[in-house]
Formats: sequence, structure tokens, C-alpha cells
Amino acid sequence: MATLQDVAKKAGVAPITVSRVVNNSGYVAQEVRERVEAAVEELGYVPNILARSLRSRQTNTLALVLSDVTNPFFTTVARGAGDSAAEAGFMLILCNTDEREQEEQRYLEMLVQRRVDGVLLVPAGKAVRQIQQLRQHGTQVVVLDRRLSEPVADVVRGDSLGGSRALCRHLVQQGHRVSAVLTGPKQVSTSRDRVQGFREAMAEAGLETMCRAFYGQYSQSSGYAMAGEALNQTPRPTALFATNNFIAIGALNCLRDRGVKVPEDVALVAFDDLPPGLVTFPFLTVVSQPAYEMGRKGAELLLRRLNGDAEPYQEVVLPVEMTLRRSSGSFGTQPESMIGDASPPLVERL
Amino acid sequence: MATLQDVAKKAGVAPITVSRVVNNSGYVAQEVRERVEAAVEELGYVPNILARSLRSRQTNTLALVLSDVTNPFFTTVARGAGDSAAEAGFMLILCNTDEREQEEQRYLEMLVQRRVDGVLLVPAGKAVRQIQQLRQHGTQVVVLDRRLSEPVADVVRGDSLGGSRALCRHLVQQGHRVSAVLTGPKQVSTSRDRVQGFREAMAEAGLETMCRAFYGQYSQSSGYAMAGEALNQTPRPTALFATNNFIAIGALNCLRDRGVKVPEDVALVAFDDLPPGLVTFPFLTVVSQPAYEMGRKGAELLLRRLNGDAEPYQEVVLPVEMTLRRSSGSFGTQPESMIGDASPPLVERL
DNA sequence: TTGTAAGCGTTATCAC
DNA sequence: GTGATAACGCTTACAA
Repeated sequence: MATLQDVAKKAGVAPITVSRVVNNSGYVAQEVRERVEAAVEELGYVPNILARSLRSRQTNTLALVLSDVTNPFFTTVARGAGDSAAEAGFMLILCNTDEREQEEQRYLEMLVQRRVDGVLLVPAGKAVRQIQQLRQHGTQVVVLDRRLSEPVADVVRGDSLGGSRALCRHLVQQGHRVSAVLTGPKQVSTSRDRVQGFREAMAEAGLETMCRAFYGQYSQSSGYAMAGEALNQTPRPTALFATNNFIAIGALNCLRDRGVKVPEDVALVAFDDLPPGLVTFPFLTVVSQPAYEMGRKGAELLLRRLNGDAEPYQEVVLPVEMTLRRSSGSFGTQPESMIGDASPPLVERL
Repeated sequence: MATLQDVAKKAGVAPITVSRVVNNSGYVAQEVRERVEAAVEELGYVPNILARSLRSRQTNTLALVLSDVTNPFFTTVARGAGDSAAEAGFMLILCNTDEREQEEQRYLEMLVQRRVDGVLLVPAGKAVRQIQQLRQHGTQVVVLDRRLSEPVADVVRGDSLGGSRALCRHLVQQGHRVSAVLTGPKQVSTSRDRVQGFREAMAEAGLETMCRAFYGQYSQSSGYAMAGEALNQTPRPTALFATNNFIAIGALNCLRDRGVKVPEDVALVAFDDLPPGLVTFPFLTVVSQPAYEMGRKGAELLLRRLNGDAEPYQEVVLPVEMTLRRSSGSFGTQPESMIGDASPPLVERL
């Protein structure tokens, strides 16, 4: 494989001159430039970014560390981040932690070794120490989706508290008195915030003693299990709040297996919509977050930091949107025709 | 940031000795090893993989170049590839081409510059030249999801022909005489193969003159448009075959907007299921591919190549699975209850 | 079992 | 405008 040196020899110039032509930096006479370009062409020269990065201390690479791309919410975040990165000429490394702090730690170490310029992190745990370590090694960090206990990095997240409060107020309005929230791990801020929104909405209605919170995982199986537990309570809840899409799906499966009808017997609302169109017959009342925007904004913020922006850390809270559908009984109790249902759901921007 | 040299000085050994300790390669006396490890610890030394890669000509990095992670099929492929890579200590770079050859080319060039060890490619076009170029630059390639016109790389793909044949035979069995296939770009092999399967099934039943093929994009909007065109044909088709999930969704929207009921007025079958559970009320009769396996197998094959496996190129055709559901009329014409429907769909392994 | 010397392919720095 | 020189941090090849 031809190197910059080879090109220099062939063009009869110094290596640095080739470098200047290739990178369009510094002054190069038109005549020399053409000679170099011809040599590049002839030799099929492809610059070695590793060598460049070693010297320049810039890899033009970002990483996105999240729990699972397979979750449609994160899929969309990944696409947004990827688009931002590509526009800036950066590549994006993807890492799935499955919400395990140990995996996260392992990936972060690998990323520092590779000298990625920045990391978009959806932290599985507290993350404060990890972020400080990254920064110590010269790696910038922007946190996505989740809050930090201390302001050690920029954060881009959705309005978990407001969204869940709206969703649960809706349940109260629908006449539900006994309800339960099925949520993810306690150490994840979205999990805590969404429970908090639930609590606040119930407290407003004087129902704090009538509701329960179940902590588990942001997974279908956990959603299934938690729904089962919730249904065993007495008095039995007439409404369930699933704090993410996977929990909602698990809960739905549990309800079906038990012969509990939604929304006739039990209402179900959830955080995170499935991408519009992906579901043929949208059914769940949800609060959805601007996932694509989250990925995009996060990457943009990160890139700005890399360009030396030294503003204090900021927390960007993106607005969420509530969509009322059948699962909370908002459209009567008769199943609608699966096809040809033209009545649009009610959408409220929060 | 501490370097290997710093560690060497602190431990009173030569740099190469530190290298041996860090990489667990070559002989190092226990006593020396401990001394080095202490120094590593004390200085917070993190190896610089860039420098290592520059010398060793290995980046321990793979790339996955596909059309759009947002497509649940590719999301799952990405997860499979990511898991394989992680197990081998490799990182995975993700690139979205949106089925544009120019973007693909741009990404491939960037990947060569970065000296990734291997590329998992879902080619937007013919790709033969691109693959040869990559290999010329020392980058291994495994092609996913799509066939190549010449055997220039390993291929891991699903059984498009067999799957679509089965799906379309099913349509014939259901009594459909006039039908149409809505498919992606002509230059993509899956698109051609699925049309071919459709044609073969129709020919078997002597219906070749009663069917039409519409080529477009693997997108919702294209699916919508093609369904519209198909419905304008006379005689109007009573069955549509969408060759991927996005086209199916677009078609479904078109049918709904036109007040055409599925499956009463028109039957719809499709390639690619949505991940089980992701859809609350599965409705579409589909052939689904083992997406996770495809990503995993592809990455494994690639890693084996990197380890010097010199077998001739192989084409791995993964079996697909047909699932009969309501959209093809397999379960009668009455909409079933959306919840509490315990009757399992019919699944056939091909 | 450990070390020396050279080089991987660039770019930063400074000089002309 | 162009170039010489050194350096980025590591590993290969060979020697001791």
C-alpha cells in the first residue's frame, strides 16, 4: 500500500507537501498541487488515519454506548447520532451494555484505548466516576436519556417527570383509583423520575395510598413478571403504567395470558411509543420522546465540545408528547376495526 | 497521559518488557511482571491502540455498512454482529447508507483510511468493484443479506427465493388469481429474488399473465405509492406481496386510506416479520429471516477470515420461516379480539 | 528471560 | 511556498 512518502517521491516533493495537498492545509502552488494529485491518483494512495491520529491526537470517531440498539427508542437515537456524526466526517462506534455496569466499564476502557474523541453515554449506573475518568483521559462525554447526580457532563434527555405526570393524570381523569407503575432499575434516573411523576399525579388526587411501584428491568420478561405481581395485589389495580415500551409489551402479554382485557378490565399506559408506522394498529396510550432529536442533539453538543466550546455543562430537556389511544379507554370500550380506522388519536405536546 | 515509556522508566525495564506484560506475550519473570504491573497501576497507564495498530497493522475493529439501522431487520442484524465482535474483543463501527451507492462508497473509503480489519457489507449496488478495492487495501469483506453476481466474498443471507415462493403459493392456495408484488430497487438481489419466487409460484398455477411486479424503494412511502398503483390495475389484484416490512406498512396505510379492507377485500403478505413482541397484535402473514443469526454468523465468518482462514468463499443461506396470520385470510375473515386471542399463528420452517 | 534499534505513516515545529 | 527534522507510542526483528 502506497504511503505519503511514496507519493512525495513520485511527485518530487517533501512528504509534508503531500500532507498539505491531501489535507488542503497551508499554501501549495497550483502547479505543485497538480503534480501531487497526479501521483496520489497513480499510486492509489489512501491516507492512513491511524498515523495521522497518532500525531494529531484526533481520531474523528465518536462512540455511542447504550443498553440495547434493539430497543426501538435507542435504535432511533443511534440513527440520529449517526447522522450528526457523518455530517461532521466522524465515524460512530456502537456498544451495547445490556444495562450492565461491568460491560459499560469494559467498553469505556476500550474506547479510551482507541482514543475516540467523544462518547455519547446512556449510563447503566451512576456514571459520575466513569465520566471523570474519561475526561481525565481527554475523552469528552455527553450523557443521553438519563440524569446525572452531579453536573459532570452535558445531558440530553426527555421530560420523564412531566411526561409520566401527564400520563398518570390522564389515568386519574379516566376514573382510576387503584393503580401501579411497572418500572426499570432503581439506579436509572428515568426509572425513578417516571415513578415520581406517577406519585405526584396520584398525590394530587389524594390517591397516594392506592398505588404501588414495582421495580425491575426495562425488559419484556420483567414487564411480564411485574404485571403478574401487580395483578395479585388487593385491591387489584384497574390501571397500569409501564415506564418503557418493553415493559408495556411484557405487561400486555401477561394480561392476555391471564384473560384480562385491556382497557375493559385494566387500562395500560406507557412511556416510549413505537416508531409511527412500525405498528400497524397503534393501541397503546403513550408518552413518546423525540428519540432522533436526542441522538442528533447529543452528537452535535459533543462535536461542539470537541471544537473547544467551554460553556458550563448544560442539561437539555426535550419535550415529550402524549398520544391517547384505546389502551386507556380513551376511545370507548369497543375494539375498533383494525383497518379503515380513520379517527386520529389525540396528541398533546407537553 | 502516561505512555509505555513512562511505565518502563518507573519500573526500571525496557519498553518492550512493558509491552510484553501488558499484552501477555513472550516470557516475563514473575518478579518483573509484578513490578511493571505496579507501575502501570500507579501511573494509570492506558495503552494507545492507535500506536499499536500503526505498528501491528491490526485495529481490532469491524464495520457494519447497511441501509438503515432503523429497519428492525437490520437493527437485529446489528445487534448480532455487535455481540460477535464484542466477544472477540473487537469494536463495531456503524454506517447507514440509505441504500445510496454514493454514501456507501464514501463510507468504505473512510473505513479503509481507518484501516478497519473487516467490513460487513449490505451492498446498495453491485458492489463487486468496491469489494475488490477493499480487499486490495487489505480489508476483508463479508456480504450480508444480498447475493453477489460474482463470488468475490463470503455471503450470509436468507432464503429469499424459497421464502417468497412459499408465501405466494400460500396466496394461490387461498384462491387468489390476480396478484401483485411490491418490491425494492431492481439492483438489489433480494428484490429480484423475491419477485422471482413470486413469479415461480404464479407460473406453477398457470397465473403468470395475471400478476404484476412493481419496483420501487424498500420504504414506507414507496410501499404506499406502489400499492396505489397496483390497486389501479384492471383487473384489480386480490392479493399483494410486499417484499419487506416497510413496504408492507406503506401498503397497509394505502389500503386503509382507500377503504380497502385486509384481508376481506385484498390479502397482504410480506417478507420480514417485526421482532416478536414488538407488535402487540401480529396481523401480517410473513416470512421472517433469522436476522440476529445473520449478523452473528457474518461477523464470525469475517473474524475467521482475519485469522487467516483461506477457504474458498462460501455462501451461507439461512432458512426462513413462514407465519400465517390474518392478513392473508388464514384465520377467517372476522377480526379477532385484539386482546385475549390465544390461538397461535401457524408457523412453518422452510 | 530481557534488551537494542528501527520503523509503522503521519504531522508539528521551525527554518529557509 | 516549501522543506528538514523530530516526534506521536507502540511493536517487529534480532541480539544478548
